[in-house]
Amino acid sequence: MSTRKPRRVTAGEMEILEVLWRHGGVTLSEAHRSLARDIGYTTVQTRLNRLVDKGLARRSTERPARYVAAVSQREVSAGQLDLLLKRVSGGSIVPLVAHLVEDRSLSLDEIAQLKKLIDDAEKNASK
Amino acid sequence: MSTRKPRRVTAGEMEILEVLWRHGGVTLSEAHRSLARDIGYTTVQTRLNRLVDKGLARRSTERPARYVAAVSQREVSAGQLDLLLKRVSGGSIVPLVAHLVEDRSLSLDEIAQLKKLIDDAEKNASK
DNA sequence: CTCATTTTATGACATTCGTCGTTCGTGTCA
DNA sequence: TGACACGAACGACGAATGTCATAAAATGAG
Repeated sequence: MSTRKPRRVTAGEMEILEVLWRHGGVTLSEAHRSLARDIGYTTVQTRLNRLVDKGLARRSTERPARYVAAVSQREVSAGQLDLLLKRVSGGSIVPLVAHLVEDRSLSLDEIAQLKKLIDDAEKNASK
Repeated sequence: MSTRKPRRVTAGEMEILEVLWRHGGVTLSEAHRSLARDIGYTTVQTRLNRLVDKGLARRSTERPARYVAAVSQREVSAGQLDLLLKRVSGGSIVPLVAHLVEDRSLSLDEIAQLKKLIDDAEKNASK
């Protein structure tokens, strides 16, 4: 596992990272095009560069340089989820799961998948 | 329900909001004391004021003014959870729950509670 | 090679955020 | 009443962010 603890990722950084995650490695112009939003070309450039400065992305040396995320979506999401978990319920997952399944209409298939998840977890439960 | 969409709450705002959530309404000096961290008195004042400016907190007119959160923890957390949900799995809760139960050792009691949650959800499942 | 087009590098400017110091108002109490 | 203490208002300043324009450099079409 990595020893580096990924800092809190801001909303703005996330916007760019999402593009990198969706399309493996993109050039600046591709990234700009992917950002549907009306935003300047050099703005994207600056933000991409800052992401690289912070170690959140890497730039290849090829000619039109390609940018790739240096942190995985999984990593970042897991970090956020942990924070959320700690905050809303002191680390207990039950209230969080409750929130997820409440007021949300699930399909029977989803229900089945959830049941399976719980069953699998049960096998590893601490006695 | 409220029609207002709560903006993305930053890490710094969260630090103060947590104090407001924990202790219903606090005065500036109480808030300052609650922040264990070594931080200036006026710094807390400024941050509280900015929170008020943004509509995330309200200040009473009493003499030592009391600050209360204008957004509930539930509201903010739900918003973050929704974002996370949208991002990691396009809105499907299954992968998120999977992440929550995986690599985490749950007690038998928690397992039981989770099962109950799923069973209840099943009753409202869309056929 | 030359020129138009695409990429990259710089520099800039406004806003927000984190951090305070200083000043001002207002009770309190000796 | 006058000095004090505490809360609030202001204003400041540096770092981070969001935005972009313009200049310089590299590439590809002829």
